Amino acid sequence: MSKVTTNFSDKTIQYEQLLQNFKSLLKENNLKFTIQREVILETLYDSQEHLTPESLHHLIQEKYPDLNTGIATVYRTLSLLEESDIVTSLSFGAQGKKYELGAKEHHDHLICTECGNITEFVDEQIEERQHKIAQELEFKMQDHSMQIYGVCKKCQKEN
Amino acid sequence: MSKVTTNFSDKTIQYEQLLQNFKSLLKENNLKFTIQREVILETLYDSQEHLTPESLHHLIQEKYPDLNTGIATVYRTLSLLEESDIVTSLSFGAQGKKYELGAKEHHDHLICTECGNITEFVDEQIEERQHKIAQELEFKMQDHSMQIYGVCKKCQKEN
DNA sequence: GTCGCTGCAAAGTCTTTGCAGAGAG
DNA sequence: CTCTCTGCAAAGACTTTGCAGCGAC
Repeated sequence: MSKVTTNFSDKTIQYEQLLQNFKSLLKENNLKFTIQREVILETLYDSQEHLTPESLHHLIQEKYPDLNTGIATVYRTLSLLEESDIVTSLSFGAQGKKYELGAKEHHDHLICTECGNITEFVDEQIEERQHKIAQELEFKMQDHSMQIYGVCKKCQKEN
Repeated sequence: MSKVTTNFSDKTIQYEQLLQNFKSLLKENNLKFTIQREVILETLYDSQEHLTPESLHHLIQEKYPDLNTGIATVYRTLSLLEESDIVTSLSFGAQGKKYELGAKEHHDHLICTECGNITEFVDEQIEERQHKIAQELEFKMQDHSMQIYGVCKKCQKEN
């Protein structure tokens, strides 16, 4: 599945790096590199969406029906990827979590309460304040997340 | 259970108001005011914690064992209170949600990844930026939440 | 009295786990 | 070859729902 050419597009280069990181990580921890793990990473990479374990499983079944990947493997791999900080999970209102590649820049989320779509944003001022607040409260910050809930532009028009 | 005296403490006044709001709301929607609903509201009010449905149920069982309140009623009442914006739920990492009275001032959360404790804070600068961001992205903001994850002062000492 | 509410238990979701066979290193 | 992974199905955790009797109004 890895392409043996030097003519990578930007996107391919990013993916190749990601894949190499993942492989190193597996090796360091005496874990095996399996086709299922690759396909899960690749599908997460290809999708610009925030995926639930179920929707990710669905995509994989469609793309590689012969692999017959089990949902349990998707859950197991997502946990692995999350522990390794390769993906991040987002949990909100409803049951379940959504996952996204975490290798990208940190960002926060705008979540539409009508259509469920998620828009990303980053705001330096907010990032700074967060660090300050953790410091003031003598909290050793590991991570943070912020969500704004509302109705997106598209859904506002439709109503 | 309601106290017929004019000698309310601050806390009692707040609770009485909350209770009256809840009663009005029930009446408006042709719902009934039951002892279970009152006890659930009261227990949420008395607890300064963020409670899971299970822990709330536990507290109620301890305080009013004769009522024999069912966990299903706790879930049903919490949904009702959340729809009515009397309580707010917080969902993060693990499974399940935690609930708190939402009548208080808006605030954000610092969540300790070791002991699960939640500290609240408010930061005006962050609040302002959130409004700006929603505006810029033509998002009709309804709500927002922010969590900082890390290790609290207490847990840092213990390690 | 009526009609909504409650506790109980059963059913639903979503997620995790045990196991035997498959497959990576 | 060894030891981890996988798919499957069963088990778990959390939440919702159907129902018959109870209780607020």
